[in-house]
Amino acid sequence: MAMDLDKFDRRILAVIQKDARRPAELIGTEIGLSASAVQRRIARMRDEAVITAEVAVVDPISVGRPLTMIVDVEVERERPELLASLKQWIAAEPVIQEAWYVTGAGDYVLIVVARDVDDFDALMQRMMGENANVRRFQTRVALSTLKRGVLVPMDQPAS
Amino acid sequence: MAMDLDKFDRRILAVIQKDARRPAELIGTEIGLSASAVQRRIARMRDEAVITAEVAVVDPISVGRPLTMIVDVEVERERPELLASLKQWIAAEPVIQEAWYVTGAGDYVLIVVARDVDDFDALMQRMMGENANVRRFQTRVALSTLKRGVLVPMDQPAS
DNA sequence: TTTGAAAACGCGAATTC
DNA sequence: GAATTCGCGTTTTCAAA
Repeated sequence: MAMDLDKFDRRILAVIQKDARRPAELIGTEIGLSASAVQRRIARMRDEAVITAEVAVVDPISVGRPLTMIVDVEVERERPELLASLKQWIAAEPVIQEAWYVTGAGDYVLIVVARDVDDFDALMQRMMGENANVRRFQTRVALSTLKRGVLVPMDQPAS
Repeated sequence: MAMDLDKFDRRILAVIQKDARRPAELIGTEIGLSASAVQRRIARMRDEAVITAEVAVVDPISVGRPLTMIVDVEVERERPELLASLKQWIAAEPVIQEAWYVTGAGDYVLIVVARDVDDFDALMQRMMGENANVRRFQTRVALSTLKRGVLVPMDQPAS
């Protein structure tokens, strides 16, 4: 749910969602607050789940996953019980980085990071084999990644 | 480029890409290494840019951006100089979280987080207005987000 | 209620072995 | 790779606005 965050909160978020290790004192001088005030606000936003997590961003290429695929999956909407198990299958599959259920003809959009084409094909085979309601899928290969991340813009009205 | 990371490196990455604040000593006991060994490995992987960043993950809904859109953008490939400026436009637009150039008929895939439909429409208007090579786009609205993140699977062969 | 200052604490970085 | 020392960021406390 939408939280009411003031100008300071938003400026703190704008900073730490790019660099979570930035010392609170630095942030404080940047935005005109003391270090302790900054930390208290961060702690509060963690409690409120405005800050969901603090994570290390790993370069997929460095760990041998140079391929990113965007997969449009079309499912039969007739059998809702199969939809639930497909959701679980997606959730359990670590190679699938992101997944949305979108408007359209029963479509999922998946972001998949793969070692190579064979690796990817094997995943899709498994998906088809283990989920009877998947009618078809269409794959696009990311030729270049312009942007990747979870940055949320912070240009909200101040309060 | 692909780095050679051993079993320990990969297990460390698997942990900290879910929780970057986990103390090195905890990680050490989990994987059978001393705290300092864990810290040195993390420092090394930061240097090597295996770890790209450490960031706070912010809940889009909490900050008033409840809508996620997946946008397929079709561009004319005839004028490469316009492609470069479109790239810059995408990079500069904070509302666009992710962007890939993909196989197909000159297509970009964008992940956009918006305040509301009007907000989104205004962005697309701007995109069309400021980029002459954008031929058309197609939008799908994320009805539900099953998965969101930058987790890279770590099930690589040990060394 | 929230701030800023100062204290104690604990984690992580550097050094040494 | 492990152990110790050291520095710094965080946490806590407290007084003031």
